[in-house]
Amino acid sequence: MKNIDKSIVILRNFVSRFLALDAPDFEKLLANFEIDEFKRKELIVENGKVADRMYFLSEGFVRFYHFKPDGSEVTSDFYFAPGFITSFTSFILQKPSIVNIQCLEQMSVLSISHKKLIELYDNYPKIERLGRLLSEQAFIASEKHLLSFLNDSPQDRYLWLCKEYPEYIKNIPLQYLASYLGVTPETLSRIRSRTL
Amino acid sequence: MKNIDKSIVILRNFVSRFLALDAPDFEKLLANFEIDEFKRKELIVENGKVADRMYFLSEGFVRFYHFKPDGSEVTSDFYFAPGFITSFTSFILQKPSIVNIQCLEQMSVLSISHKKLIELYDNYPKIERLGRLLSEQAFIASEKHLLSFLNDSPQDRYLWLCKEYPEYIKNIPLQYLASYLGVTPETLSRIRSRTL
DNA sequence: AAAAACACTTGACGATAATCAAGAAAAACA
DNA sequence: TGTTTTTCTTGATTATCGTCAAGTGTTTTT
Repeated sequence: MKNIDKSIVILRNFVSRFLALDAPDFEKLLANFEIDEFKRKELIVENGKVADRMYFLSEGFVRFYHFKPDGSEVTSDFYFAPGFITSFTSFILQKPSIVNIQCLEQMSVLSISHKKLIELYDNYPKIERLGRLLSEQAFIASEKHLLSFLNDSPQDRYLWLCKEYPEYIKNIPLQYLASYLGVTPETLSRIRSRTL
Repeated sequence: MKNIDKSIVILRNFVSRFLALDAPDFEKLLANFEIDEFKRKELIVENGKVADRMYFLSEGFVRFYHFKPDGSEVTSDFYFAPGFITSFTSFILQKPSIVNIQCLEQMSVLSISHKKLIELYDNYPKIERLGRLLSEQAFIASEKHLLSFLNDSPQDRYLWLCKEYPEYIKNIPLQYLASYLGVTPETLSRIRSRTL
């Protein structure tokens, strides 16, 4: 089974979590996707450029990061397959992206252009519904992320990550994790030694 | 001009920012709205109950808050008219809400039930498109909120609020603002005295 | 394999904010 | 209007985290 076929199966499964797309509609959707290969550390979306594609991550995981005015790097999110990713703000507004999205391992990724997606929205109400449902889910995830910041200490959030994604934590450099948790690498190192 | 008429004009204007709804479609939308009066400090959405209505705020402003496991209250957001508000997570999933939404002044508010909105989505693709666009905007706002946390100090965020919404800041009790900024009331008081 | 670059840990110190506590100012109420 | 309650300010103390710096361990490069 080829890479792209595996990805398509995962995409079909993912979509079916949200709504029942009949075969012709799914084919219409699929016909507009391309497959791309990304290497470890390569950027899927780059700061300063318009994110003109929506990506479907069927495997692997990515890191969202950006630079503060003072030049320091901030990891704002990790995303684990499967799911759609891009710089949504850039994609929706078609304005230059603030964030970078970086692959944390080699992976093949499906993607569709903004133009093609808008055409699909115009012609296939079911696909527009999928867009609405995915946007709603993206909002829910974002709100959850925000609440975890407001409610939980860096230590709580670290322990949660360890429990939820143990296989990934091992592969994420501590400095990225620290930034994601909103502390310095030194502080995270101390959290680790405390909670061993 | 009656209160409800003013609200409808504001709603029509607001919707037209996102897409052109022709008169019959707008009438279909409007036919499903009710108008409610809320007093200062009254709750529009209550923790523990399912948010089964979407509200359109044509005037005034509201506070989002919830309680941490330790019992302390956290103000997670303020929202200023015009716009649609509800506990989106609760509304979308039709599960009990974590957050409370509290009116900060007396106001009349339009609202539509979850059931009616879903019916409109099923029957009017343009209204479903409006739903998609509003969800996208809600996501963008949420991401912006998250980034302001990651990038800016409480002092920066306070000064930004003062610049952006000076007329409201005056009316928001300091303790709510402090919690929103993620600091204690004492610290915000000191920020204020520093930056006068 | 040696050298260099990078990632992580640990300690000392200083900055910042939380906590505790008291009092002043403002708002709500009788 | 005077009283009570709530909100805000200010000071002293404590705890936490960031910064700086040194040193260890690990990976990458030549």
